[in-house]
Amino acid sequence: MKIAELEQRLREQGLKLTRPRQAVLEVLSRSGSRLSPAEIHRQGRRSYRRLGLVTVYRTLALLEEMGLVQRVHTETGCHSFAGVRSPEGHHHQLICKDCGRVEEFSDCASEQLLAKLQKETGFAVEDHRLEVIGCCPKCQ
Amino acid sequence: MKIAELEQRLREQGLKLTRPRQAVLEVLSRSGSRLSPAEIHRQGRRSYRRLGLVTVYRTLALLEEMGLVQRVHTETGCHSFAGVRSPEGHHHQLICKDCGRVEEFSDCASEQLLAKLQKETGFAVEDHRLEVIGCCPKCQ
DNA sequence: TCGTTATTGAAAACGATTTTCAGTTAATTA
DNA sequence: TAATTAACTGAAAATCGTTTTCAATAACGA
Repeated sequence: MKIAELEQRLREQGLKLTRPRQAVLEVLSRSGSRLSPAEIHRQGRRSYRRLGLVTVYRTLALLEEMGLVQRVHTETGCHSFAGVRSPEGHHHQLICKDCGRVEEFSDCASEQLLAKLQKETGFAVEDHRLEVIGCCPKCQ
Repeated sequence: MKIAELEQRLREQGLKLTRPRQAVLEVLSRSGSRLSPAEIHRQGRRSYRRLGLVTVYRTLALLEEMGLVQRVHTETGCHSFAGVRSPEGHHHQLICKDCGRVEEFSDCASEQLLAKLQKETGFAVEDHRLEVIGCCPKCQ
């Protein structure tokens, strides 16, 4: 997902495109891995030295709400984020347990499963999240 | 999963069956919902008034390691736990977004998907987590 | 019952996240 | 371009959940 496109989306919401936000967007769009807020802060300060950690948190919350960033849930917690590649539609994550690299995929072939679950349990199924954990080619 | 069975498992590990642990186990085995540590503490104090929050954390960590309790990852965070019904083998969760009720299911029909992902991305797939969010019959 | 050892709870420490607030900046208007 | 204004920002403080420390306690075997 390109910076220009992200900027466009901010404007559509009537939000300002500030230097701190650009810095966060840049880190997220450049990195293909999950990053903690602290790590995003550290990297973001390379392009905008005055960037505050507070603003990183605020920007992440904003981007998450806009669907441009996704939380990554690992065994130890869910305190990392990854930039979304294709903001439209349904997708899931394939995460490298060593380097944190995140790949997206959309075909989760779960239609049948969800229909079956719905039928058997009486739940009205609304959403689902699938995370696959593995080791990426470079880390193997 | 019954209290008696949980107690049995503790003994097998050479662990003591203390009143605080009994209280936590009781809460978890009685409730079919995801509960935060604070909520487990509150409920646990009904059967053992002196139960400390610290012990709840410690017991949860212990039970999680033993595979008797599972973390539930929600959009807002991953700070809730649910007792596991069938401790052996692979299973996933169906969670009610309103009351937090948790159902387990094991047939996630993902073999083909994982094989395909592995082939396409070169990742060595090791694990996966599937959470389905919906609305349970009572809450509908 | 006694002794050993794991376990406990309270308080303090800790780390991550959020709030507050006065100052700054991006976007708009003239 | 300069003035205006509301959104945005960073630093400090507050807050919240979780972990550590440590002296006291309780479970279990002898």
